[in-house]
Amino acid sequence: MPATRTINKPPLVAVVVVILTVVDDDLRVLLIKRSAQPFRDYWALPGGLLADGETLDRAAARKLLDETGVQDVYLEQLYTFGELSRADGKRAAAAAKRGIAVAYFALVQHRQVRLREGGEWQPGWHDGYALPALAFDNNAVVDYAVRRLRSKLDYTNVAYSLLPRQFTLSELQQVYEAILDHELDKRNFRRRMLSLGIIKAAGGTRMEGAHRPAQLYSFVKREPVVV
Amino acid sequence: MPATRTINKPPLVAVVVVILTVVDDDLRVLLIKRSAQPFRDYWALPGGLLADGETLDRAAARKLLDETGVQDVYLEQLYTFGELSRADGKRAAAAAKRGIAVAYFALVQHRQVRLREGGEWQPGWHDGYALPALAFDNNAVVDYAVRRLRSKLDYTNVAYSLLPRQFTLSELQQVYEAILDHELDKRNFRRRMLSLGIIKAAGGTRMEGAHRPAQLYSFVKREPVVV
DNA sequence: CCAAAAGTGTTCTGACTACACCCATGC
DNA sequence: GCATGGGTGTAGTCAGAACACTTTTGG
Repeated sequence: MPATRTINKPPLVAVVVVILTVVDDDLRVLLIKRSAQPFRDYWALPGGLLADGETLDRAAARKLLDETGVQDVYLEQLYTFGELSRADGKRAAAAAKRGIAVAYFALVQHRQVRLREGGEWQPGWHDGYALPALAFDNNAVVDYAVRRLRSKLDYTNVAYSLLPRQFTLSELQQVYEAILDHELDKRNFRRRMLSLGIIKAAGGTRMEGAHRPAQLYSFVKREPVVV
Repeated sequence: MPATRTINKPPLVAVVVVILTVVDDDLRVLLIKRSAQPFRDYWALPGGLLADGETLDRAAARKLLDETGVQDVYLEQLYTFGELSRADGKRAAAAAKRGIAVAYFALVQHRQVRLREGGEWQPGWHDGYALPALAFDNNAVVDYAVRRLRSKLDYTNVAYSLLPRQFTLSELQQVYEAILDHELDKRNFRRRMLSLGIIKAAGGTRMEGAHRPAQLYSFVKREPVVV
């Protein structure tokens, strides 16, 4: 008797994607400006309804591709939020559509992204540590994504998706510092990255402006590692 | 332009709950026998559709209560699975209903549970390490739950939900050993539990059969700790 | 007096932290 | 020759792992 309850309207199912990148020393989030109610004119995470016959993962990948032109990057399901409508008391009533939102997070190289152009409101990168009030409960979703990213940084290779195939240790360290939002010791950082087997020295070196040549490294694996 | 796609049938949304307990030295999972297609006569996780206006968390708590009579225990969202139909090639076609399943896991004290009675097929506890082939992708869901539980055991108080308010260290250790599926050193275990501040000595002692009196302990907090 | 579980300390190792100087290069 | 970033080693601390014997009690 697996409880066949009175049948009722299925809720809408949306995916939303927290698309993160690191530019210079900053963690950034991709947001779009809403043109429809509810939360019209609020910044929001990119997202949309599941298309027919589409899996959740594919829907998330599609949204990511739509917004950035990027695919084959780190993309992980985060959490499923129960109601699209929450936060922002005034608008909550208008927003009382029934639905659930499956949140994902993605990590992209800033330089590979081509944002959609034209249209009244451009999507844009926002400082992950100084977001405005977003639509729905999107602030909570971003917080959640950042927390998850931080904890995975420690023991996985997630960062592969934020850097080109070869990179210097300083570049990698900058990425870590931007995400963790604090400084790291150069020597300890190198030791750890190498001894955990996350990265390895790649062939060459590269000149970094007016300095001496820097050893290049690469990730041992450039796919999501299951944890 | 948040992509208003061609509108399509919303998928069904179900919650499923991995209800875990520890009996003696064994980790057990609560399963029910399906009486309907697809996967008729297969064992499956308890679950059902979201009722009108219900949040996901409430739906999960309701399923838990229906099956066990238990509430106010550890209950956490696990993962959202994209398709109800998967695994079991032969039946997959018949099972091609479109839907997503939001999985939760719950930890209950075996002694507090009152299983539903009557009805053709009783729900029952199954050895978590020797499950039959379950309906849908439920085997994967259980695996996922056990992995998550194991990792949380290390640094949270999740186990509070598996023991009465007061317990001996041996009892706690048995619970840990059942879940982790390996033995632990008594001295190291005590030291860690106490130094992490997960448990504290409670007032009294208790006689454990034909032995000397054992110190009683309690959890410092008996609510889910956010991580 | 024996069986059963409770209780207790020390040593070793590996990981993480903190910390300061020299080197190669471009300008 | 100097500014810039690249590269390197050591000492201290802490947490986890391994490990064996004594005590209390009931039967």
